[in-house]
Amino acid sequence: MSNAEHRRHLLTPGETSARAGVSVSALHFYEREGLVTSERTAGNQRRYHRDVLRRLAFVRASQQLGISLARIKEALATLPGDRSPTKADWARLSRSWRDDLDARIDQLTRLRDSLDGCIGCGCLSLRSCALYNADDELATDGPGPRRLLRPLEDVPER
Amino acid sequence: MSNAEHRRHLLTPGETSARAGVSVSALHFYEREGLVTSERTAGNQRRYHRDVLRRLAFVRASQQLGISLARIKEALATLPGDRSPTKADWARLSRSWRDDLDARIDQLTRLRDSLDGCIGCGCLSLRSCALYNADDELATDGPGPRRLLRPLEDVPER
DNA sequence: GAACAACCTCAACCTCGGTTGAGGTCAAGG
DNA sequence: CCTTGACCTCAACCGAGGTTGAGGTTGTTC
Repeated sequence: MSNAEHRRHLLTPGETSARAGVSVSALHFYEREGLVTSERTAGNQRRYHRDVLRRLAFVRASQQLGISLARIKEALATLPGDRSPTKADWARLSRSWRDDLDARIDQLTRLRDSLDGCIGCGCLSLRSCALYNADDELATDGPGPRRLLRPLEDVPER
Repeated sequence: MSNAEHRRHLLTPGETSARAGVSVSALHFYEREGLVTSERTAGNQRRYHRDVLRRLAFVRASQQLGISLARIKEALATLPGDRSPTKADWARLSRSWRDDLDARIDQLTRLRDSLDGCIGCGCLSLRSCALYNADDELATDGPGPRRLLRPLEDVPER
């Protein structure tokens, strides 16, 4: 019982990795972090339910969107524990990222517009520069600035 | 010679920190990383030229845009070494981030649109899902959809 | 029944953008 | 002169999202 024809309902780590496009070390990591679970063989090797492929797909897709694993984990935790999630379940989760994405696009767009304003003047350090003073609720996750800047007191003149 | 009235042309670390809105430890860090320079007093204490305030402002503003320190450093390296940068110099640097920003907005927008497409079907793991297949390089079998988007700045693949 | 790939655990390491702390020195006001 | 706060260096640490490697086991194939 070893080739694709006889495949059981459980997947080995190698198969899971190949099919989900996630490294085996990442599978271990995700399991430690509680994003996926596995069963074990008598010999202590992992075996994954097919459902993990969907979960991993969701993780990957969410990461593309710049969502942190912590938030992805929270989202996954809202899936039913007593049955396999349906399409509707996954659609609900996906929908929940929408606001996130809108906010980030909006933020980036505003930043770009600020930059356009700044290019003309070469300011970047003046108190009146919107870009320089941008500290308004920047998103905290996703690619981009990690930490917000404090408002400034004093700013170089000249 | 110690109060603001008599301030010389060089700034102490504390002054620089307060005026630029950057912690002293960050100043040290930036110096180690080659983003700013300083002179030293006879007693080995740092003294900063006023120009560093502009540089620090540029660093801060660029970080707001989500640019890495490595790239900021490259940009700063294009400033003239023989004179203080002019407004035009700073405007040139700012302008150089524009493409970056456009690309990121564009990418995020495409992701959002993919997500919208996915919400209807709840797929996320189907081979035909654009979002899922974004950055797909395993694409083992079948004519996989071309990658929709690249990971942000060279994200190392597993 | 042996070979060998795939698997296991655990710990250490990586990048990025810094912060924190220990232990010691400098500079300015009184 | 003496105190005090600002400063110095160096090393360790943070957290996110994993990877790498050592040393040992399992499971499938010939």
